[in-house]
Amino acid sequence: MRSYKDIRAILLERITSGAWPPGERIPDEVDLAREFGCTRPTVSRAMRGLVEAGLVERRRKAGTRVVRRDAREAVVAIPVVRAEIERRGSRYRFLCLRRRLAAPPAPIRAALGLDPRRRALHVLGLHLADERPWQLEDRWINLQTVPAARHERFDDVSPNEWLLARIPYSRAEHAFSAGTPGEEERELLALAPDEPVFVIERTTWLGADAVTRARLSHPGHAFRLTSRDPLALPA
Amino acid sequence: MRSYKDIRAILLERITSGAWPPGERIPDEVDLAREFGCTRPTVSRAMRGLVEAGLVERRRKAGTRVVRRDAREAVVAIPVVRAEIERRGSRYRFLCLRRRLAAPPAPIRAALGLDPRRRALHVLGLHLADERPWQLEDRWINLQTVPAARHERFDDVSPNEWLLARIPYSRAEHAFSAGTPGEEERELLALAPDEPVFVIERTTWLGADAVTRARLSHPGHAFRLTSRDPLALPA
DNA sequence: GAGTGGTCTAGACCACGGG
DNA sequence: CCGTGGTCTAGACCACTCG
Repeated sequence: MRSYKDIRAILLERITSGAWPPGERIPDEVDLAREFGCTRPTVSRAMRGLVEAGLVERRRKAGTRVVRRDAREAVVAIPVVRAEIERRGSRYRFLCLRRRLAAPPAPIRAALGLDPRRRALHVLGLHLADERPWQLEDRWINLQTVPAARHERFDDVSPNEWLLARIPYSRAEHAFSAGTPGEEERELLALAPDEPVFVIERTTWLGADAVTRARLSHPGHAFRLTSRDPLALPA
Repeated sequence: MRSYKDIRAILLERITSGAWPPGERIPDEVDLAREFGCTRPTVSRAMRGLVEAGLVERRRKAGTRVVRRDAREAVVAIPVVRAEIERRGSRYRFLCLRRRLAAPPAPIRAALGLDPRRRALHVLGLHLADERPWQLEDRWINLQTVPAARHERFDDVSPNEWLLARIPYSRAEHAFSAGTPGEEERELLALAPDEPVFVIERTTWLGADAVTRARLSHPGHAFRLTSRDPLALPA
């Protein structure tokens, strides 16, 4: 039997080998189904994986073409701090440094879609691995979306975990950058004199409502994000 | 008609709303097919998207469960340098600074899977946007995998683009970090005194053979990678 | 208009793996 | 063992969109 995975593997090989170079139109589903001795939906299914991997583009009537790749994609997994620290065999602790209600600065307000004078919950905390600073979390929480946060102290549980438990499936946008730490940040993270920080900025949405905006910074030495390639198709 | 997308949207809503909390077992395909008035393969297709998005886990006999999420995933698109610069309306230029055959340092050698004394092609080049430094590219190319590179000068075309044109569908691994620039790097990128660099390290494979290892560094201010959320399902 | 992909059905067999 | 998901078929209708 030729399964859709077999077919997909064959098609993939024809693309990666250069037999079907970028820009090339490839045979239509009916022809491929005949070639592989299967029905058209099976070919279609094989194709779907290649579309998702960004290898081919399909349009009705115009057929299927091998994509000319102009960007690489990488899938980055951003672990929950506690899990990452414990996975490394270190002891995790969260230290809440500040917690207040305040009107957020303009960029945050815009990101959270708040009214001008509306207040939000600001939490500053430090994630420690074996009592050494690992991540500084600077977060604003939209109380219109998550009113329950108003009564939460975040002494033991970081807002990160608290929100994850409460709103597990929110949508998020991320940005990664390298930054020069501020005065306080350098102290809190115990940074070496010229050491930069690796910054993850995350805005989280529940449906159309912004939940929270966080700035997560790590000491630059000894922190990196690694990625898997989306070209890896499921076995 | 209830299409698989409608069904997927309904299932997604039940998960994000908390109606089916993390860990919960959800009805099996036969029941859902009955509920939605469609056949089982259609439910199966709807489910597939949720599996790919990482929202549910399925096992035969054990059924389908809502996943307890312990990591966030982000999909980062890493644009080709030239395309990114031109998209911003700037003029692109590549400047080849060094090109030599040499035995790579141990970490590179390991990443490329080379024999101890085997030489590789080392290229150092600068990508300019309107004559301002944008990215420094420090690359080793495995000549066993890409012998044609031996005769390429890389005066006009960056190795990045040259490789992309020649080997469009390689698999890649990435790492992102914040770094302190070296002496030469600071000069070449025209960095401010305390400015860090944002570093992308990429290793590329063609089948089982390593193609190249690149270190791409950007001035820390004014460079960030942004991501889309894989939770966004295709329309 | 007509070619190509997108999707659904009804039914079937298979494969995995929990109980 | 046997429930559950995984996949395939044969056929059909539909929806885009290119020419």
